[in-house]
Amino acid sequence: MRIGELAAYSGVTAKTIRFWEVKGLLPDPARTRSGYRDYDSDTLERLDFIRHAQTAGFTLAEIRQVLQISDNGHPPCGHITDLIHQHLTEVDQRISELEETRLLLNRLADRAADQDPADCDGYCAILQPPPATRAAAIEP
Amino acid sequence: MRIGELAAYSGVTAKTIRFWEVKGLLPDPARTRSGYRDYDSDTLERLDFIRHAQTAGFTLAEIRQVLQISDNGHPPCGHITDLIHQHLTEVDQRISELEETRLLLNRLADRAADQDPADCDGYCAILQPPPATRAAAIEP
DNA sequence: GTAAACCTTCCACCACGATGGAAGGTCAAG
DNA sequence: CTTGACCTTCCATCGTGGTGGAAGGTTTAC
Repeated sequence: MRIGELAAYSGVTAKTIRFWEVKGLLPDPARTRSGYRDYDSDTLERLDFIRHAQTAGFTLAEIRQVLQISDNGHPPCGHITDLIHQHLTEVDQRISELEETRLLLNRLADRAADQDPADCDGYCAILQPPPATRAAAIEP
Repeated sequence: MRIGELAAYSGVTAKTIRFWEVKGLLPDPARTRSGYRDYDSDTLERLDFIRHAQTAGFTLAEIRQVLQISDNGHPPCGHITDLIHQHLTEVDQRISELEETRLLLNRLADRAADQDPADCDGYCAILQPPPATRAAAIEP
C-alpha cells in the first residue's frame, strides 16, 4: 500500500504520515524498488491508535513512548495507566484555571455594563484591577 | 527613565518591553542622545494595562487593537466589552472540550483498571475506541 | 509517447510569547 | 583610565503539530 492509499484509508494526510515517521511514531516503512513507501495494512491500526491517543489528549512524544514500549514486546498498559492519571490531573488543573479566568471575565463584563465611556480616562477602566495592586509607582 | 528602570518598576523584563514595542503595543519611545530608550512614567500604567489584559486572557494582538483605539482618542470600552464576551464564549467552549476529554480519560482509567496486560495483544486495548469506529478496513 | 496523478526529499513557515546570546556602544564610580 | 553595569541591534531558538511548495523521479492510463 502506498502512502496515498494509506492516507485515504486512514483519514490522515500523507504529509502527516511522513511527519509522524520523522517524529518516531512510525517505523521506517518498506520501500518499493523505486523508493516509494510501501505499507502493510497493520499500519492502519497503528495510525488509528495514534489518533485515538491524540483524542485522549496525549502528545506525540507520549504516544511515541507508548509505542516504543509496545514495539519492544512489552504491554504498555502500566505506562498508559500512569499517563492517563497524569493527564487527568493536568486536565483538572487546566479546567480550574479556565474557570478562574471565566470568573474574572464575568466580573469584567459586569463592570463593563456599568461603565460610562465618558469616564474612560486614559486606559479604559474596565480592565483596571481593583485599586492598589502595586503600592505606589515612585516617579524618579 | 531608561528601560532597566522601567523593567524594575513594572516587573516586566527589558526584553519583554522591547518585544511589546516591536509588536506595536508600545509606541516608539523617546531616545537619549546616545540612543537609549527614554520613558516617561505614564508608560508604567500602559505596561500595567497590558499585564491585566493578559491576565484576563487577551492575546497581545487583541490588546494592541484596544490600545490603538485608545491612542486614537476614542474610549475603547465598547470594543473591550465585545472582546470580553467573545472570550467568555471561547473559555466556555474550551472548558466543555476539556470536560469531554476528562470524561474520556475517566472511561480509559476505568478500562485500565480492569485490564489484564496479558490481554494486550498488538496495540494496547485500553486506548482502543469502542469497536466499529470505521466500518471495515478493506485490505486491497 | 505523453499527460496526469502520484511519489520522493528538503527547506521554509504558521501561531504564540517570549528568551538567549553575540557583538558592540555608553556611562558612572573609583 | 579602567572596570562593570547598562544599553543597543540583530538573529536564533523554544514547543507543538503540522502545512506549503519547489524540484525532480515514477507509474498508470490512454
